[in-house]
Amino acid sequence: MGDRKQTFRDYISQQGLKSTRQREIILEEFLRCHSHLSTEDLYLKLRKKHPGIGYATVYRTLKIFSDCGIAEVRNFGDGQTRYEPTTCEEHHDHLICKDCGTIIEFKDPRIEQLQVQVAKDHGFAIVSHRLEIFGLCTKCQNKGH
Amino acid sequence: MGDRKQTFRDYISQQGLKSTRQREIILEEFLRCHSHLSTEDLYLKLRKKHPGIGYATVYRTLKIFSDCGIAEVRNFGDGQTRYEPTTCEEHHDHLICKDCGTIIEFKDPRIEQLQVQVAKDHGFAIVSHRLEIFGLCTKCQNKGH
DNA sequence: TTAGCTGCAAAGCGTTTGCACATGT
DNA sequence: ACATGTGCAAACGCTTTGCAGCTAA
Repeated sequence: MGDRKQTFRDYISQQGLKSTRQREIILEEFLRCHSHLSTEDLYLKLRKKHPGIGYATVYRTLKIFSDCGIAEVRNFGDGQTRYEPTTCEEHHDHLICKDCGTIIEFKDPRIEQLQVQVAKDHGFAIVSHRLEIFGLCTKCQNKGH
Repeated sequence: MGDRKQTFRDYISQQGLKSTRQREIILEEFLRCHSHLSTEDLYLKLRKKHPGIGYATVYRTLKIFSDCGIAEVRNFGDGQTRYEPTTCEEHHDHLICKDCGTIIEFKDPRIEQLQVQVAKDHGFAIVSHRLEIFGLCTKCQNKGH
């Protein structure tokens, strides 16, 4: 946690960028929310306490978060980019309900392991991967139709 | 192949839609290219032989392909939607080279199986899934740096 | 002082939609 | 004849960019 803040600050100074009030505010709020925020989600949250903050600044700052490795980019096919703070924990994947949009995280080391093997079989050096399973959650199955 | 054309035609008539010259042309061209076409890719190919065809028609027709199950929607994070004809074969996933963009398809029934299990564990009724592994292909690894 | 940052508004880009005309049923 | 499809251009939603003024270094 404090770790990621440090990572960001180190990156900022290494790159000759500047530490600004806005960047600190956005960093703080971004790390507070551990779920899959769209840029708009974050912007709206920020506006409540800091009405002056601009949309463009949020976009630009999230880009930096992703560049310095404290945020991961997600895209669930709804046309909005989402960001998620990187965890020190293992990689996880997502189960997404097609009806209500609920997102559940899961981990499965067996799947991870098989992916590494598939990449190796094709001569690929694996950089990252993403697995998304779309379906209906228990609630939406029972909603009937 | 003739199968998917039939699927499309059946769907068209079932839904009270119309069989038009444009839809047949787009269907033909779409099925001819078995790779991951963006709407623009397809549009440009079509324009060569059929200059009169409109961008909107291509979008609308691909939507129908996806609705009737002869096309699958892909999104590799470059901001363009891609479509791929569904195969009668088993589901496959993708290995994508971050450097040159090469896309390799692979299948792994063990991974499929584990996904089904994960969904079940969380009470999800699985509808679809996608797995993308990003990395560097053999060539790009050797380009060195 | 000077590079870099901010907020705004405008532009960009892929995609969708409204409309008048055309076409399949 | 009438519902549906087409092509065009305009609208759309998300994201990026140009710019004049501002701020950290």
